[in-house]
Amino acid sequence: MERSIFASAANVSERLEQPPALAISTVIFALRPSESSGRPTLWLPLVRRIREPFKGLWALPGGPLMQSQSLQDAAATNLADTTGLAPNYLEQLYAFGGLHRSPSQRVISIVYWAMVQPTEAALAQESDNVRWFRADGLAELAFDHNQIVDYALWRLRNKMTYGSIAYHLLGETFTLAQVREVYEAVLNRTVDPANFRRQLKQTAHIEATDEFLQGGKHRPPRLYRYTGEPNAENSGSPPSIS
Amino acid sequence: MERSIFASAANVSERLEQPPALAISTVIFALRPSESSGRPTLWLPLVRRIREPFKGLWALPGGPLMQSQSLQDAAATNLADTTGLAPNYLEQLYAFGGLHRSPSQRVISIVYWAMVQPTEAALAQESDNVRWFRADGLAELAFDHNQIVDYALWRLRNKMTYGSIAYHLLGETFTLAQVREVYEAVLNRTVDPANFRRQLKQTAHIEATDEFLQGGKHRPPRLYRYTGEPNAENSGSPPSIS
DNA sequence: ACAAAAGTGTTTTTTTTACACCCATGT
DNA sequence: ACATGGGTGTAAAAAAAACACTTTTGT
Repeated sequence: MERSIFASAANVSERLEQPPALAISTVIFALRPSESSGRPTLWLPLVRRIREPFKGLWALPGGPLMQSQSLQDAAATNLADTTGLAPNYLEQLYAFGGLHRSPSQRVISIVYWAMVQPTEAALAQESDNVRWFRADGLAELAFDHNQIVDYALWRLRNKMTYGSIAYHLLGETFTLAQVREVYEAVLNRTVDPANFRRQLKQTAHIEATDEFLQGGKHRPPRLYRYTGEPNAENSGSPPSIS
Repeated sequence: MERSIFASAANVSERLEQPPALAISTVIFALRPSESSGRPTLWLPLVRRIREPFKGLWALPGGPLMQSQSLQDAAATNLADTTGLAPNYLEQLYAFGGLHRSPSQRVISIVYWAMVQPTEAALAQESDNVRWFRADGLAELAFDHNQIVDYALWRLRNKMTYGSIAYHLLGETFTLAQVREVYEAVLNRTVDPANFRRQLKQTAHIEATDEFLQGGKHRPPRLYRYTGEPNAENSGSPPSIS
């Protein structure tokens, strides 16, 4: 099994029988104010393809897998190169291995998805070939990346409905209303503030600070802090995975 | 493919090494009567390693990835080779890519998990190098396959708690009590028959036949049939994934 | 003083759980 | 007829949703 795997696959007419290429890609989510309403919405960074196939189209940030990196490390590197940020949350999404995902060579992409905080650093990274887009209503992307983004969105929403991962899209401290806004932005529906507050207070890994957010128009809300592991998924995985 | 942003990272020392090997493995679950109690329990087939590393230890069935096969097809082939059965349910589990999973070469395993029906065919397939084991309390397996089985078990239990996938471990028709037994075996706790019945009746994709299971000691229970797609997960995935 | 969001309390509704009870069949 | 699992009914408990109301700040 784990050695000479490709020995038996020797009779197809393809050139040289090179094994499928392995790539790592990452769907990176961050919160940014909508241009129109100003309310926070989901955005993700894409990179422009500078060669064929799909030259000129936008695609998920990705790259080859280095021998010295674990899959997760590769995705984190990927993320840092694109956004300049360290991931606040990083999880494997899926291994996409359809036969004709790439028109030329067969490519198997192990895709991760991540959440990062909306720092100014994210803005600074924008260039002609790296740009942020709203997560919904994307134009046609390269390869099967539209499907991948859809799946990542589905997973994000799913985890958010029963799981406490919304904090990973926020900064160090945050108000409960901000958490609620994340839910409303991601799940695309309104949430009752009173009930939401109670639910959050029941969940673990969230701790009240003794500070309040100043500068608002009204009564200053208390700030809270997330105390769980930076990259821990409170609902969705076994102890440890390599 | 998407190596644009990685042009700079290409000068590491280990350059000319062969790329990581790609393997497909499958965790196959089936229901079999326990030796002791006779009640249905979870079993899975393992194959004995006939070469180093881990020669002699038991491992998950796995094999190379043919160029002409999609990942899912490769897993299905895998499954047929080991059990002689067609999968009743097949889903990608995870891509394991830790650096030192295999002592010799670096191997990235894309692992699927499956459910098959407890047919006699399964028994016939047993040989000296293929054997079924109880899913819990496995001995030490080759590579990181213990972890992988644990994760697959976790996923199976998770999907079963909110999702209707138990049918895939049963035959064409089944009684509601049999479905309940599956739940009890997998989740390892008792379930109230009355409430369980009601919950099932609410879910879709389950249809009453006009037949009854004869030959029992008591009142013959009605037989039901699963009407969903053979391989569809009613809770856990987007439309289609390649 | 007033508007508006922060935060608390209470009621209503829905879902889950527990369990009493009748039904049908083999022995 | 009786023991046993199949199947139905119903009430208690818990969780979720709806909504009235009080508090605190900026203007």
